[in-house]
Amino acid sequence: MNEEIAAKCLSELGSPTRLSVFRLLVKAGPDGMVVGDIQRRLQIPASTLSHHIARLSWTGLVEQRRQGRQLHCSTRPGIMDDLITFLTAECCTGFDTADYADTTAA
Amino acid sequence: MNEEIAAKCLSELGSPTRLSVFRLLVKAGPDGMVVGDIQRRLQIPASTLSHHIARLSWTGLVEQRRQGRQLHCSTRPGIMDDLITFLTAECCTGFDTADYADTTAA
DNA sequence: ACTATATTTCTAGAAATATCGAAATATTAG
DNA sequence: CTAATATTTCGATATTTCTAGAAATATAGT
Repeated sequence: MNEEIAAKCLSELGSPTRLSVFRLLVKAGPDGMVVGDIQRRLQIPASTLSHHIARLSWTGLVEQRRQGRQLHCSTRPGIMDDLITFLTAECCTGFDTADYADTTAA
Repeated sequence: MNEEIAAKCLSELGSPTRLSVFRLLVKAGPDGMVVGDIQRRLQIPASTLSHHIARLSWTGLVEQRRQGRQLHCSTRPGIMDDLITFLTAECCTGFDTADYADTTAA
């Protein structure tokens, strides 16, 4: 994980639709969900959903594996942990809130 | 922090330029940095940089306070912790990598 | 081969975003 | 008030992204 990849992941997860899909897959666990089930659950037109899942796939956030006519989608293991580790290490101050100037004061 | 706000934050941090700015401000700590210094450091045209800082401001990721002719920018305390807490709670499986089907096998 | 189901690819219009120069605004100094 | 500095706003263009219908592809069953 580096800044470039992190930005890519953040950008992909930054779409409300894709974040919903991703969260759904997280909840579904290792077995994941079939595209059709995601579609029925989120009520998104198939072509639109396919577009978003494809993007999540390119970025490596989601994996797909075919089982007969269906495509099972699941979150790629470890990717979120890597991202969070990066964010914690590189994008958190370590400073306490109290260290900051209080811009809300009159 | 909820899904909507999280998506907003992720989307904003998903721009390579804005992520660089944010990381620079994180490193700068509570005192933050002046816009001009960020500009000289990242070599971005002033108007472009201003646009990105404005977006980070709207989203609440960055705060600005004027001191004379200069505008000090700093990361908004706590926001990143909130985001990471959300991601950890809502977007991490808790499953171990080994629980997933190995799609890399032959 | 034919049919049904599952999903993707193609296509295109609309909306959002990025980029950056030029002009405008805010602030300080003299 | 004028000049200089710091930053934003405006305006215009280029690019990306979103959305979803229509057509294409893949698979399974008969």
